[in-house]
This record gives sequence, C-alpha cells and structure tokens, in this order.
Amino acid sequence: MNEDYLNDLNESQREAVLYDAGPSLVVAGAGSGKTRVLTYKIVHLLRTGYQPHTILALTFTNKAAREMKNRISSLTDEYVSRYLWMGTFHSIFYRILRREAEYIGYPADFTIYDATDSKNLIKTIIKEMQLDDKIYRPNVIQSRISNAKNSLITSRSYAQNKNQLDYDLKCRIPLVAEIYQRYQNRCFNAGAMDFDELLLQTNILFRDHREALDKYRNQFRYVLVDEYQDTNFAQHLIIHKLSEQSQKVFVVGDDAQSIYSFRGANIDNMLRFKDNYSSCRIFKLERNYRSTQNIVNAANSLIAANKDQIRKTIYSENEKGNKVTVMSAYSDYEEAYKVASIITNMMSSGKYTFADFAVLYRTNAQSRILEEIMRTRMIKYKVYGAQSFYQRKEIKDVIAYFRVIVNPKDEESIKRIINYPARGIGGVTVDKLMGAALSSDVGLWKIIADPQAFNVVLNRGAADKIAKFRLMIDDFREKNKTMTAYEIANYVISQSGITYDLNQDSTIEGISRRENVQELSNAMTEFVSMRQEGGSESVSLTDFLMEVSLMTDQDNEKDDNADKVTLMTVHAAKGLEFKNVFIVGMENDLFPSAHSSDSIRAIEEERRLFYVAITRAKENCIITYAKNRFRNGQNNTSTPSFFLGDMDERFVNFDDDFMLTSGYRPVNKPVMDRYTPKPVAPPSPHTSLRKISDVDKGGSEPVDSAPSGLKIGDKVTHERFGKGIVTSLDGYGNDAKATIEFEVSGTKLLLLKYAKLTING
DNA sequence: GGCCGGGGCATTTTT
DNA sequence: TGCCCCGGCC
Repeated sequence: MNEDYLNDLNESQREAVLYDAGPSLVVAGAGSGKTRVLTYKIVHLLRTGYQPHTILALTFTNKAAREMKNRISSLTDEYVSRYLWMGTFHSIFYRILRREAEYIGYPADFTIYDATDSKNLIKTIIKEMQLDDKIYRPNVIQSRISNAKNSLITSRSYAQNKNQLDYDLKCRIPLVAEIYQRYQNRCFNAGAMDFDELLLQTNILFRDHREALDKYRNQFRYVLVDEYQDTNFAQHLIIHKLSEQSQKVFVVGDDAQSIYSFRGANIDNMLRFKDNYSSCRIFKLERNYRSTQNIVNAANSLIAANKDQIRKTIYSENEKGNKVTVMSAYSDYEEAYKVASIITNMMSSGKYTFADFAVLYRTNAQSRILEEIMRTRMIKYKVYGAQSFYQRKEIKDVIAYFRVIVNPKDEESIKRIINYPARGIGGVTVDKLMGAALSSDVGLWKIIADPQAFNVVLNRGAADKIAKFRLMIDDFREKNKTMTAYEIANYVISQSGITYDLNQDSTIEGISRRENVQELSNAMTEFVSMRQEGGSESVSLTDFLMEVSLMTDQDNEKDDNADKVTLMTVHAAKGLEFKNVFIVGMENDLFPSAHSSDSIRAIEEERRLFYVAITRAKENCIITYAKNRFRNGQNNTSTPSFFLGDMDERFVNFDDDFMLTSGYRPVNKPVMDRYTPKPVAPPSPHTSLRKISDVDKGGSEPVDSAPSGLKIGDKVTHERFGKGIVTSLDGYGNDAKATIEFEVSGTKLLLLKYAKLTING
C-alpha cells in the first residue's frame, strides 16, 4: 500500500480524510476532488484498521460505485475492495432485504419492478377501477405514489393522511389513496417491489425489527455517502439509523449541484445536516481543479443569485482562460449550425479531438436538430440518454421470461410474455384470467396453471394454448434447476420462439433487436464466467437477475471509445467534464423550464442545473440561445434566459445582440451606461482579432468587450453578400480574416482590411 | 391478432 | 414535429 497517499491531497481534502472525531459533512464544490476525498477516506479507514466489510459506502449510480471500487483496488488490494459494502442505495438494500426477507414477509427472491412495470400496473389498476386516465393520469399517479414512498408514507398511512387526501381532492383525483392501496397489494402479491419500495421496506425493517437494525449497526462501523445532496427522506433516515449510535458518518456533496428534487431528492438533508448530527464538522472543498478561472467565476456569479445555499467560495488557480461566451441565433436551426461551425473550426486548430466537445441541452427533444446538422457537417457524435440497454423492449421481453421462471407470481412479467412471441392468447383471454385472479385473490400464475379450477370459461383453443404455455414455463423451471444462467438463457431464447420471431424481421431495427438479444446472451456468459473466477461454483439465473434488475447503466456501448462529440441533457452530464462545452437553448421557458416558473424553489433548482452545465467545462464554455424555436409542432419566438443576466460580465462575453435586446443589467457597472447604444463601426485593420483557438482568450484583454471587435457568432452585413454570421476569425492586423457564412451567398473568407462589413446590432 | 390512422400529448429520470 | 395509445378494420 502506498505510504504517501496523503500527499496526493490538498490541505482541506487531507483534513477531511483524517478527521475522525465525529460526523463529517464535506461540501465539495464542482471539480474539487470529491471522489478523491471519498476514495482516500476509505483507503485511510482501511489503513487504520477497519475491516472492509465494516465499511458501507453508498452512491447513486452503479458507475460511481464501480469507479470508486477500481480506484480503491489500485490503492490497496483487489480483494480488499471486494469485501467493501459499496454500491448504490438500491443495490445495497436489495441485498439486505433479500437476506432479511422473512422479517418483512416478502419472498427472498422477490422481483424488482422498474418504472415501466410499475406504470403498467398503475394503468391496469386505473382501468380496473373504471377511472378516466385523462383525469387519473398514470404519470401523475406514479409520481404521487413515488413521492409518498420517498417520504415514508405507506399506502395505509396515505389513506389516513389528511394532507395527502386534501391535496388529492384539490387536484380532483380523490382516489389516489385507493389506487396506491391496490397497487401496493398487487406488488406484494406479485412478490415485487418497485425502486422506492426498496428504501421504504428497509426503513420498515429497521423500524420494526430491532435485532435487524442492531445487526447492521454493528456490522457497519462507518457509513459514507456520495452525492449527499441527492438523498431523499427515506435514504436520509436509513443513513441516520445506521449511524446515529456510532456517529461514524461521512457524507460528501454539493448543494449547488442538487438537481434531482423531482425524484424526491431533498436538499435540506444537506443544508440541515448539522441539525441531525449536532457534533458534526463541516469541511469545504473550495478549490476547483477542473476549470479556468473565468469559467469558475462566471458560474459563481450565476449561483450567487440563489438564496438557499451553503456559503462557499469556489476558486480556481488554473489559468484565467477564455471568458464564457454567450451568443444568439435566429433559430434553433442556426444555433445548431453555429455550434457545428465552431466545433469544426476549433478542430482545425489541431488542438482538439471530437471527444473534447459536449453539447448540453435542457430537453432530449433538442438533440434532433443538432444531430441533423452534425451529420451534414461530418461531425461524429453520440447521443446519450436514449433508451438504455435494459429498457429496450426485446431485452425486457427476454428478462421477463427469466423473472417468471424465478418468481411465478411476477404478474407484470407474465402479462408481458404470455403472448410474446404471439401464441394466440389474445386480450380477451388474458382479461378473463386476470379477472379470475382478481376476484379469487389468487396469483395470475395459479389461474394459468388450472383455469378450470377457478371457473374460467375458455373455448377449447384458448385452453389448449394456455396449457401449452404453462408446460413451456414448467419446463424452463425444471431446466433452471440444473443449468447455469447462460445455459438456461439460451434455452429460453430459442425454445420460447423468440429467436424465430426476431429472425422474421430483416429491417435495420429488426437486426438491431436480434443483436441486442445476442448481446444479452453474451453478457450472461461473461457474468457467469466472472462469477466462477470469483469462486462461485454454480451461477444461477437468480444471481443474474439480482445483478441486472438494478443495472440500468448504459455502459454496454460498444463504440464508446470512438472519438465523438457528446450530446446529452445537462442532467446526464452531471459528474462529467469536457474541455469544451456548449450549452444550447438558453431561453426562457426552456431553460429555465416553463414548468418551474411558479416556484422559487424550482427556479433555484433550474439555476443549479445551469450551474452544473457551466462547471462541466474545463477550457471553453459557449452558451447559445435562439430567438425562434420549433417546439411541439410549431414555431415559437423565444427570449434569452433571464439566468444569463445573473452572470457577471467580467467573466462572460455577451454578444452585442444580447446586450441590446435582453435588457441585461450589468453587475458591476451603472445601469445607464449599459443602455447607451454603442455606435456600430465596421472593423478596422487595427481591431485586434484573435485566432479561433484563442477565442476570447484571456479575459484580461480589454478588447474582449470592445463593441467594434468582430467576434465569432457576430451577425454582419456585407455590401454585396448581404447578411451573414462570422464563423471563424484568423490572423492579426492587416492579415485579419474572417470566415463568414452568408444567408444567400454562402461561405466566404474575407480579408477584413478590404471587406465592407457592418456588425448588426 | 396485427396493421393503420387519427387524436392527444409533449421536462429533467442516478435506481 | 413525432410518439404513443386506442379504436376500427381486415
């Protein structure tokens, strides 16, 4: 083990790692080495005598857990990191709940319903209750139930909770309580928990079974939490219960990056940490190692507008760097075009590869136009956030078979496969079976096993088909007793008719589906052999399902290493960094989202989201907005986001268009000064122009804000060519040239000494 | 049971 | 615009 590991840390990081006298809250600014502190803290604990299995380290994503494990492995020993209890909240407590299933009355091999399963069940229930799904919108009901569970309100207490009932009444959906109740029963009868239920049941386990709580309290001598600002109440309480006796709790997070309140995350957990742990110590990591000073300062000036936050001063000792750039576009189309042009130009400097660029947006729908333009401009890109591997229909179908084999009660999975591939068991028949299951309060599988016994009236054809289906599943279950996970998987895929069905379709999509199923099979082979190397003798389907039901990571991407520009939502970008970041669509009602306009809390969260976006950039951050945007089937005019006005112009280059139209009030200048229209002069040979690779380099140069200086993105009018946009600049003084894309005349390279140009205001 | 077309709809989504 | 869901039709 490396003896000098503490030397890798700066003073405040080291202090946090070494402190052991009580609860610690590490407020870690963007790019301040948060993961490093967490990793080294664990290494330090191991060094000072903690056994690996006594350390509980919780993250939000599998990826984060995996990366941290790898880093710890490289600093210690691989076998040491293997025995750490490190993983996502859900996977860790899934493991514990399976082990303690008897206490809570669930089968040990209970299924996990993902968001789709649970929404399908909610839809079914709404239908069964003969409610109008326009009023009882499944999405709304789902989030109501989810929020309740996150706040530890069980279906029973919901039905007695005046606040909830009043609120539902006010929203004209008084029957949510009953839907929740039915939903809960159905999940329980199916031997299934949704994601939120895992945390709720963990709380119930620890509340009602003292011996279970004591067992884990004794085992976990240290509890560490990553991304603490994203914890919800259920998670907070679990952490608190496990650590209140030992007071050995170490949480790391950044309140300024709390962007998941819509998933139940409660920033108060962080802001009020000291209320729950009175003897806690707060450490602040304020040095940003990622970004230039201008980027950090611009982000700081933005977030300063938020009221609710822990005071801290993030600073950078990197070079000053370029100012953050804000530029406008006429349309979403032109915006994409500008982004593409700048990427192309910066690429031509030879300083970057495509992977050094990311384009971030507020909504997934914005990716389409970017993709379109990137394709025509021959820019390689990849879009994140599309369906993850395990969400794909064909994968869910196969996994549904696995789930039914392991857990016969899993109703959502039975419904999914009973007629896939098509075997003539239609909707009417399924409804009959479901009806019988409901009225006799017996699982769907029991009915399928013997419909007659429950007086289900079926015609001969249907009865035969159901019997055949049943025999097939029985056969799978029998085989599953002796086969390893991948053997049974391949058997199921071929015997169920899935292979045949997929082979029928030779379209591109069809081939891709086939490949995905093949991919799943490969993944299972790999899983089994990895487990066997790890010492497990037989690796069952159950083992695989355990692993896979909480694996929604999209890390199965094959061409991940390829050099491509990244397109993703800001949410998806959290935790990542890129040399050059574009933030597009910076417009009111889009960013911040129109949905947030009614509450200050929501606006502040949107502002944090913008903060997250800016702080992804290491070298250049370019922000764009469009004045016209095609949205929801129509063209809308839009105005620049009022967030832009929160940023201090000492660190940001606003284009002239923004300055004249947005009503921007500069932070450090008299207001009147700003409103005086500036004379628009054609660029003279003396105008200091800089190369594209130096765009806005050095905020110290006064020229940055000079109104006559031509900048990338400026709209200009040429005597002969008409209106155009500056897409790149090159050369100095007499040699200064600009590439301009004219609306009608195409792209021209002009020597500015001669060009008759006017900058449009 | 599967295909087609109209109507309604449209943040973000670590698990 | 484009996706999803449902109802009607073959």
